[in-house]
Amino acid sequence: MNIGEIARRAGVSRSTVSYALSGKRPVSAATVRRINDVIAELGYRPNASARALAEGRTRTLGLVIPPASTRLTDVQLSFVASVVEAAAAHDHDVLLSPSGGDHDRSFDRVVTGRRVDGVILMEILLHDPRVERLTSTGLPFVTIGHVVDSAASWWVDVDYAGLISRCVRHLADLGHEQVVLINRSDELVASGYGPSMRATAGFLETAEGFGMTAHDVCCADDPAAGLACFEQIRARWPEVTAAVTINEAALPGVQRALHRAELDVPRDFSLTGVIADRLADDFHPPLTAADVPAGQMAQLAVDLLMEQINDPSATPRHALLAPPITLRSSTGARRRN
Amino acid sequence: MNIGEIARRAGVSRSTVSYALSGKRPVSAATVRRINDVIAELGYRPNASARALAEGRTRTLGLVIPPASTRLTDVQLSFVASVVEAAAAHDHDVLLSPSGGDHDRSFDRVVTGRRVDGVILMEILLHDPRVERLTSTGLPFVTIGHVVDSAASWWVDVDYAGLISRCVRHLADLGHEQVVLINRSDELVASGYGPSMRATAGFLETAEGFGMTAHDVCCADDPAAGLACFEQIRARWPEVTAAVTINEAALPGVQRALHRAELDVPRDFSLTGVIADRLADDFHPPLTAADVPAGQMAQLAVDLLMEQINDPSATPRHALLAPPITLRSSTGARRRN
DNA sequence: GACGTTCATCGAACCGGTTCGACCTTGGAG
DNA sequence: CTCCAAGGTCGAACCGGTTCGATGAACGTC
Repeated sequence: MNIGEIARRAGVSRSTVSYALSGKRPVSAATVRRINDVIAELGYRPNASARALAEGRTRTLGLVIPPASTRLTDVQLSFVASVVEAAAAHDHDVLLSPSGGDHDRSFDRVVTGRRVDGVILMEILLHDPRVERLTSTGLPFVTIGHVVDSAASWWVDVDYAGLISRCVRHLADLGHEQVVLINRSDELVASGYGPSMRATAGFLETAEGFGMTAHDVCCADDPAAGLACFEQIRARWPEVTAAVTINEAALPGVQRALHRAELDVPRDFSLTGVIADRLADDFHPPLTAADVPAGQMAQLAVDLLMEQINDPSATPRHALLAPPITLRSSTGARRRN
Repeated sequence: MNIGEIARRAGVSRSTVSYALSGKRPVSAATVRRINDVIAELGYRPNASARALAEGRTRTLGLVIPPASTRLTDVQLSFVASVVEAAAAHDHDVLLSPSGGDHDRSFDRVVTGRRVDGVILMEILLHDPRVERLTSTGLPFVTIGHVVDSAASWWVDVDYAGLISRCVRHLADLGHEQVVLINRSDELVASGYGPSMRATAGFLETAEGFGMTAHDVCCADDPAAGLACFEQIRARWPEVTAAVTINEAALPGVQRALHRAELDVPRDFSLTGVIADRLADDFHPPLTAADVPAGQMAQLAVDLLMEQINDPSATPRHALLAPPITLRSSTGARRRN
């Protein structure tokens, strides 16, 4: 069941079938109908590999995800799903490639084997070797998060610095004087993970601007670490009355630590940060926080990538998202004792 | 930079380059070295589309995931990541296709366009139209979960009936007389979702066998629903002293409901079920539960699929996993008042 | 009635690999 | 010395599409 067979049964040449399907040259209505009848009868679909070879494009996008060992967070998951859907809207499929550790065989295969027309790179580091690899191959790509030299590349990111800064300002307005930033894991921070770097910068700078005492700590991406981390914070800096975080996975542990310490939120302690709406709503009480709009980022990333694929000489564009901070119930005025 | 260019620079024919690379025919050591030098110098990688066309196989597996609208659960996510890694071990890539409704463009493209050599189907219904579609195309596939007529197909599943049955028996041994099953969402159950069906069957059957009073309820896959659901259970059946669940996403809500009702676990109430280890450990107190071994299932599914791809006439095989129930701290003897 | 257009279609080349059959060397056995 | 097998290489066909240039028929124009 290939195009030749369809042509034979419809009594036309292979090229006519091709033109009837693509509409790139006029074909008489009668012929089109005859061809369509045959196709419907045989349930024919063109072979994707052959088409890709002939056209020089695969209609497939690559999505580079962190390796399975690094447990994917909830937000990352919904990001993957959204990328797939956004790609489907452009009639493209998504090929997954885990990378980060040394699973770079897969990355190689996907990137250099011309298996995809473009790549979306998640979990970018400030200096990322994969970015250089991609740049040198000339394959269009968009990063989630941006590298230091960001002007010349395509990316989508959340303005962590700005958002965290606004969180701190919010806490300052409420009278808090000692605050802490609960960052992501040690390793991530050590490797120069962009969001962590920028969150820290925005945090320290703004806190200093308001004359606050600011501490920042790393915390692994799981509830147990969140609990331990929060108890350590209480022990080391008992005067801290508010926390800002970008570590969503640690939240359940923080919740438990607050409960265990019999701290009422927001009466005794305020908590805010950059947290996906869904998780912020699930907290008790719901968190005042800026959303991580994974769906919107995925959509944007795919749109940018398609733009780049369709016009490789286009000048790089990017998007820095700064979703509003939604006021919920987890921040309140500092109680003076 | 194609095979012809390599051949020209190495002073041999295209076929010799091909044989040197694949090793399917002997090539002299000197020639191989000359070819490899040229390849290394030019950074050549064979074009995947051309190879797929010629070989008739794409070295790509399709993974059909639930659409983004249905939020993917934590377990599903780690399953996806594990599938990608298992496939990478076989030198295969993974193409994602969201699907749920049955006139799915993406599913069509992947399945009928010969874009993949085989398919893994997640979130299977007891009667699933996609299974029929796949069967009729003759494309190898493995389902996660099994359809009613399961003998003739390839699948991997968790023995929900058996595991839930063992949970109930455990509760019976501890003296509980009124138990409830917290199932997944209404819609899923209504559509004939296999795990839900089998969990219910195992639950009711075993409870009856021990002369227990058994109730079962549906609960949407999110914390808020878990909270509402549990409070409703307490209101309707105040005598219930233990719950069994397969709904991992609802657990945080159940946790909050227990706390709000000032029920101590396991003194006042026992909780168990089929819950991924990671989530069971995060509960407070840690849950006595059977693991959902997503990684192992992914590995098995990929292995079975590869087996089927390499020998299409092989007789269908399947695996019904029954991980042990890990005793933690959430189940205890019923207190007699 | 000769002529230039437009429309519909065809044949052939091409994309970049794999694979088959054929050919030419060598070298060892008889 | 002849013959045959094995080793190494080549050219051509093929996988299933797309695309370009050419061809022929129908049509309106002068």
